[in-house]
Amino acid sequence: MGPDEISRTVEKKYPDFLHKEKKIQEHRLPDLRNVTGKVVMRMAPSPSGPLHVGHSRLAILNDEYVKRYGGELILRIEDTNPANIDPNAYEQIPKDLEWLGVNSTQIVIQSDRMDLYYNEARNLIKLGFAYLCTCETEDFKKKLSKSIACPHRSVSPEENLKQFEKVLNGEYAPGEAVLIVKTQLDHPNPSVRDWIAFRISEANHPRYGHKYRFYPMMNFSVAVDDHLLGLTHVIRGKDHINNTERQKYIFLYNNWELPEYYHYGLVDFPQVVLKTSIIKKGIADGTYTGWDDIRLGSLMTFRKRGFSPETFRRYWIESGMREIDSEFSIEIFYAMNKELIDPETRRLFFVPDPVKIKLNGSPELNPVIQNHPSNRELGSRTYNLGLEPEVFVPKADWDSISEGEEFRLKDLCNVKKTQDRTEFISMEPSGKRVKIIQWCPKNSHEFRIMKPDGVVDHGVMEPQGKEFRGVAQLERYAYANILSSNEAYFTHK
RNA sequence: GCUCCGAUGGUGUAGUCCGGCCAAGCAUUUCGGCCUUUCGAGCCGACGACCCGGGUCCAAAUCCCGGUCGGAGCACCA
Repeated sequence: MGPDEISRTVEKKYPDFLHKEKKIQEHRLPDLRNVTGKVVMRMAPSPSGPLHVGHSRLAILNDEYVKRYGGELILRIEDTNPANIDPNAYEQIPKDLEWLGVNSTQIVIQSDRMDLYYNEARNLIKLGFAYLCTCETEDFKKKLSKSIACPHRSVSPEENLKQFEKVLNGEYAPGEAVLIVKTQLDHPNPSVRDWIAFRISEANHPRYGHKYRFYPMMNFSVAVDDHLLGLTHVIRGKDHINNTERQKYIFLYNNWELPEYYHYGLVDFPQVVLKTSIIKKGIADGTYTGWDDIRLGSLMTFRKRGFSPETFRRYWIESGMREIDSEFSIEIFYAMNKELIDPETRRLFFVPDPVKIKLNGSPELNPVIQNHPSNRELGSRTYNLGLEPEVFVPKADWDSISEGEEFRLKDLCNVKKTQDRTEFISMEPSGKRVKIIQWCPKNSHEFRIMKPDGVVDHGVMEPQGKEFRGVAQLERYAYANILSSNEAYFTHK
C-alpha cells in the first residue's frame, strides 16, 4: 500500500480519525447562584465622565446575565458626590451603553432619591444603629484603628435624631459632622468598622443646585437602593469587596434579604489613560482634543476608531467573572475585532511616506481592483492610468528593494527596479514569488492617520478613498476609520 | 501594619467546587508552510504552562499544611 492508498483507506474506514473534529470551545459565563425566575441586576457608574473600556466589562456582564435569565437591568447613576459630576455624563452614559448594545430597562438617578436615603438614615438612628459624629477626622480615625468608641457613639437615638435634622437645616459646615453607621468596633477588618454614611457638601449639584447639603456616601445609598430596587444579583469589581461587607450591615439591621454578590478581578490597562481627573485636566489644557482623543480609552474613542461593539462583548465574556486580576490584552482584543469586521471591510490603498516612481515601458494600464478579496458584494474600482504612468509607493518598501529586483504592484503589474525608476515586466504575475506592495495613482490626495500612541502617519490615499467613510483595510498598512477626505483614526493592524 | 483574595504557556482563558476521560483544551502572539483574484488577509502546522516545598491517596492542576509572589481595601470618592 502506498501512502495515498493508505490515506484513502483510512479516510473511507475511519473518517473521524482524519478529521478530528475541531473543538470550538465557546466561552460561556458560569451560571449564577440562586436564580429563581427573573433576575434584577444593575450597573452603577458615577457620572464623572463618559464610560471607558473598564466600565464596559460591568455593563456587558450584567447585560449577558439579564439576557440569559430574563429580568431587569437597571442603570443607576450614582451622583451623590456633587463635587465630582460631569453634567454631560447623564446624557453620554446611556449613549455609550446603547452603542455597546446594553439595554437598561430602567434608569435611576440617585440624586432624585435623597428623601429615601434620609428616611432610612432616620430609621437607623431610631434603631440605634447610626449616630452623628462631630469628632475631628484624624481623631476619629485614630480611635477606630484602636477599636475605641468616640463619645458620640453612645448618644441616645432621640438626641441623634435632633442633631440629624440640624445638619439637614444647615447648622453645620462641611467637615463638622458626619452620620456614622455602627458595625463592630472590634471587627478584625479595620475597613469594616463604623463607617461614614453621610457627609456635608456645599458643592453645587448640577441637577439640584444647593437643595441638599447632606449627601449619602456610596456605601449607604448603594445598600438602600439595592434593596429598594429589588436587586437579586450584584456583579462588580473586586475593589468593592470590603464595601460589600460594609453594606451588609444595612441589610442586617433591616432584616432585608441579601442579593448574591460577585466580584470580578481587577483589570490593568497598560498605557491607556482612563482616569477622569487626568483626562479632564488634559482636555482643559489642550493636551487632548476631547473625550474621544485617539490616545484615550473611552468608549467614544473606540467607537471613533471604528471598533465593533461586539468585540467588547466577546472579550469580556471570554474574561469571565473570576476574582483573578489580569492585564487587558489589547492584542487579543484587536484580533477579535479584526475577525468581526474583516469580512465586510473594503480595501483601499494608502501609501505612507510616499515616493513617486515611473513605470517605464508600460502599456496603457487600466486596472480593475476588487474591494475585497472574497466578498464580491463590496464591488471593485477602476483606474485609467494611461501609458507609462507615475505612481506612489511606500518609501520603506522602495528602499528595501534592491537594484534590478522584480516586484509587483498589487493588482497592477510586475516591474523591475532600476535606479530611481522601474521597468515594466508584465501585467500578469510572473509566477515567481516576488514582493507585492500597494501603490497609489499620481492624482492621489494627501492623507493622515492618527495613531493611539499620538503619532501621526502622513501619506497619500488613492482617489476613490476620497468619498469613503468608515472602516477600511488599508492594505499592508492597517485598518483605519476614515473620518474625512484627509484624515482617519487608526483602528489596529 | 491590619483584613481579605488570588496564582495554568509571552498574553487572555478552560479545567479546580464533586481527585482519575488532563502526558492539560481554546484563543492570541511568535515561527514555519500553503495560497498565481497575488493582502501585514485567509488556510495548515509547530514551539510554549499547572508558583515552590511537604502531606493524603492506587491516583493531585484539582484536597490539606507551610512558604513565595502578586492584588484589593483600610477616604467626609465611587
